[in-house]
Amino acid sequence: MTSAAGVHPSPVREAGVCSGWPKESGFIREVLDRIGDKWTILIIGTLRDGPLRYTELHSVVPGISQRMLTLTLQQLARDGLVTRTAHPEVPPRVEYALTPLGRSLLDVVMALSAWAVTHYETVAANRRAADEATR
Amino acid sequence: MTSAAGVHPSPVREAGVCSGWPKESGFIREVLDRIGDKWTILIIGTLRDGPLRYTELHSVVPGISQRMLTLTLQQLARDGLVTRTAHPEVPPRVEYALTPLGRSLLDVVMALSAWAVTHYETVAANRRAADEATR
DNA sequence: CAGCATCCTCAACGATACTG
DNA sequence: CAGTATCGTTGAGGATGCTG
Repeated sequence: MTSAAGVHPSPVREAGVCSGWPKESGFIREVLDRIGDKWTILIIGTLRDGPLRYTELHSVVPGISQRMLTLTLQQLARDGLVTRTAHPEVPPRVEYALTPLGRSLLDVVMALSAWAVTHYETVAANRRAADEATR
Repeated sequence: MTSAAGVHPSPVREAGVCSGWPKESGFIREVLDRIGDKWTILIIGTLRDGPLRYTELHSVVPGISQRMLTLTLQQLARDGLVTRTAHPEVPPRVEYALTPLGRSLLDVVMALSAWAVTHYETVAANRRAADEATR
């Protein structure tokens, strides 16, 4: 045989419809690039109970550097997910709060969080078993 | 004055309870490290309609390299989110499918996807406005 | 207090070539 | 077909020091 030696037909629907992500995939990648970083969702989650000041965020979010806190907050403000309110006082006081848009994302984050809490142990066990089998 | 010059009390609840993420944050970071990468959720989403072969995934997921496809699938299999089934034929045929656990994560991913589709335009507009104001 | 500027590291990812 | 092996790059993120 020359071409098409032993190509299995594959049980999956052929019509090229597999890309059920026509252009959505672009959006999801875009959103995930924002919230998939190391700190974004942690900050969003931390702001759920109300506005917080820069230093409060810094001390509540475990292990974040000033640089990353600043950068992440700027991104979030840029995208309209949080507001930055600087009070003209001395010493300066700046508060960050979720916008309604940010709050809507919080809902999704909470769902993710719930999944994490629910299935963490299972995933860890799966991994242990897999690593055990490989050893 | 020497110390505690002008410390505002802050309107937020003091009791250190702000960390409403006691240990959950660890789980979330863990999960996000897995699904927050460039390809994981795309692959999970692509598998939602049923099992797919390596090459099918490679051609359907836009722009993924062989290396990344292999690595991501291995991670997912390790964590029990997908199964890898090698059929002893020639030429070889390997199919990947979501496990029930993977499917439960898919639900969360779909919620994220929905948020992305719904709010993408708003976010983009916010960003344009912010960039405009900075210029 | 709330940042900005700078330097540096490491690992995620892409490209390419080879194999059972 | 379904990978593995190796190399090179890029940028996210940490550490530190300085400022309004």
